[in-house]
Amino acid sequence: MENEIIDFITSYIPLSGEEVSIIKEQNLIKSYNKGEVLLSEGEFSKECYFILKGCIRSYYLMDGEERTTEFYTENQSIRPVSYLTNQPSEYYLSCLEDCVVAVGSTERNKRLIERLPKLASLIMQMDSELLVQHQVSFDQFKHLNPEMRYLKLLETRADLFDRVPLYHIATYLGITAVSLSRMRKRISRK
Amino acid sequence: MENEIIDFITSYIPLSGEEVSIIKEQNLIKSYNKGEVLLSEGEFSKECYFILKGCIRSYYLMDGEERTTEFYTENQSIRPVSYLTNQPSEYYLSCLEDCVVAVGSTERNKRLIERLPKLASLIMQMDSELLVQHQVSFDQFKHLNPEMRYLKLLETRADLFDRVPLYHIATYLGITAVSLSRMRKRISRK
DNA sequence: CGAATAAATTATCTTAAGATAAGATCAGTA
DNA sequence: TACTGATCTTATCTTAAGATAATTTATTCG
Repeated sequence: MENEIIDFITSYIPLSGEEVSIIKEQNLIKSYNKGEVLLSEGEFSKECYFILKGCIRSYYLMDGEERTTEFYTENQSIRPVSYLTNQPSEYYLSCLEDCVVAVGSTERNKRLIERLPKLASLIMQMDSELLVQHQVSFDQFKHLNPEMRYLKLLETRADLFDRVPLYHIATYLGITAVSLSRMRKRISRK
Repeated sequence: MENEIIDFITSYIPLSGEEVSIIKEQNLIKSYNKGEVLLSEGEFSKECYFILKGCIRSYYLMDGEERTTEFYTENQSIRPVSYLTNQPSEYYLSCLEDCVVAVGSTERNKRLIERLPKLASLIMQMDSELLVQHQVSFDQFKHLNPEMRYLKLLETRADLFDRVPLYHIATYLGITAVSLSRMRKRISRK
């Protein structure tokens, strides 16, 4: 499993054999069960994640209703806002499936970067990429109606529809589960 | 005008007198007239901006309609996606008012960072902050209906309503100008 | 000032989403 | 297998947004 992380890192920056072993000896891989909550509202997140296997969902609790903001799957990284800001988290992270995850803690990452300064540039690149992705998906979301958002999601992340309940996808699209069901019927009639 | 930039930078990282003068001698301040377009769809952006005075709007052109994605005002920085990715821009940047702007070019920034390496950490911090801001505002947008978005914008950026036409604010909120007008009437009746 | 243009509102009609409640279907398991 | 809870669908009603066109109000500029 460590190999996936190494592959991911070397897709950004080259690593020597020694550097690879420094990273491998960190032992940062954890498993979580379906349903486990990695972060709750109000908590301070001290960890970031890289998903090797499984699916993690982020969501807010609004008037008792869960509002999904993201589905993270294989090879995606999660950098909780709370982790970046040292403020209490506004949202939850929980596992929709059994997961295998590479976990970085604030302190361990700091120590690791001291030993391998080039990792800092990896983080910069990842942040910059995340920034771009967010901006693009926000802009898209804002200017597509729910039906177009649904069709786009079908195109870009078809896998989600096989592994995630529709009512979570509905709130992710910004609509209710009832409305999504109705929309799917409408689309299928065409 | 240079002082605003120095103030902004020193709010992140301390600068010696010498460092301040290095930055000041860069002569990176430009003025633009209302209506000037700083970036067009299809162009490669080689510049990022820090607004000292005025208001710049970013927007997509969809089926001939402008869809505003952001209003940038005093003390905000603009890092175009195209600038970050070296891909052609998907959107436009244009001045809604006469503007005074600190402009950073790819090459000049590189040279500047070579002379003042600590600026790299400033950029990292700014990217990280931007990332957080985007994520928060995306999450909010997704789970508020148009009326709540409007009320929230009134709270958080009341100044925009004095300097920006409502029909731009409408597309920024993800609705039509007609719909915004109707909504305002509805709200005022309450 | 007054004409031209830009910006905002109003009206009408259509369409789709929200809320709520009630069923139907599926999946895990005692 | 039959029960249970989870998931998805259907129906009804209400509300608000989209499209379009017409009109009013503001702003700009010769």
